[in-house]
Amino acid sequence: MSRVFRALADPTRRKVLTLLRGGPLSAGDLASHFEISKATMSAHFAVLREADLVTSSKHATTVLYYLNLSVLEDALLEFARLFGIQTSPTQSEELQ
Amino acid sequence: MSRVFRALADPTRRKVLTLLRGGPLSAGDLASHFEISKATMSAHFAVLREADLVTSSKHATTVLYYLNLSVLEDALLEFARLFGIQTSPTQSEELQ
DNA sequence: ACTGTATTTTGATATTTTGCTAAATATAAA
DNA sequence: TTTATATTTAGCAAAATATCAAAATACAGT
Repeated sequence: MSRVFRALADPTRRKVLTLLRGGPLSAGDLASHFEISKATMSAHFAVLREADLVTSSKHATTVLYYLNLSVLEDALLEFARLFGIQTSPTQSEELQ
Repeated sequence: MSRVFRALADPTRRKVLTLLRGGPLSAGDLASHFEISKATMSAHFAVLREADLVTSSKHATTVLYYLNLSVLEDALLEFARLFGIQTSPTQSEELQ
C-alpha cells in the first residue's frame, strides 16, 4: 500500500503508467517522452516494479514494460474502502 | 495530486485519516494512538494539511482536525480517470 | 502576573529520494 | 571477435523527509 502510493507520488512515474495504458512500451520508448537521463528513468522503472505496478520482459536487448492494471484496481478499491467511499462493484464481484 | 499521494504513502498519516472518519479529533487525541512524539505528529498533520486532506480549527488551546472527504473523493476519481478504471457516478453527477 | 496545558516551531541528525555521469552487462550484427 | 545498441548498476551530490528534544507560542484559570 505504502509502496503503491509512494510510486504514484512522482509525476514522472504517473506519466509512465498512463503511457503504458496504450500497451507495452520499451524502456527506451518510455524514456524518450522525458528529458531525464535513461539511468534515472531506469530507477523510476525499478520503483514501479517494486510496487508491482508494472512488469517487464526482455526481448533481445530491449526491455518491455507492461502496466499491471489489477494492482492499480486493487489499490483503488483499498483506498476507497479505507475511507468508506463507494465504488461500483468489480466484474468478479458481480459474478459471485 | 503528488501531494495527496505523497501524504497517503505514510502509514501513520493513513491511520490518522481513518481515525478522523469517526469525526473530528484533537491533535493530542490523534497523537495518543501512536508511539511517536507530538512534534513528529505535528509534522504529519502539516503534510496532511498541505495536501488539503484535513482542515483544522482552534478552540482555546486545542486544535481540532477534520477529514476533508471531498479531497479524498476527488483524488480517488482522478486516480481512476488516469487509468481508465470505472467507478460509480457521484451523487452530484447523478443530479445533472 | 504566574502556572499549567496543548500544540507548533526550531535545530539537529539520520535516512531516503532524485538526479547525474561513467562503467558494466547483455545481446545482435558485422 | 569487435562493434553498436539498449538497459541497468555503481558511485556521488543535493534536496527532501522523518524523527527527536528543547524552546516557543497561545490560551485558560488562579
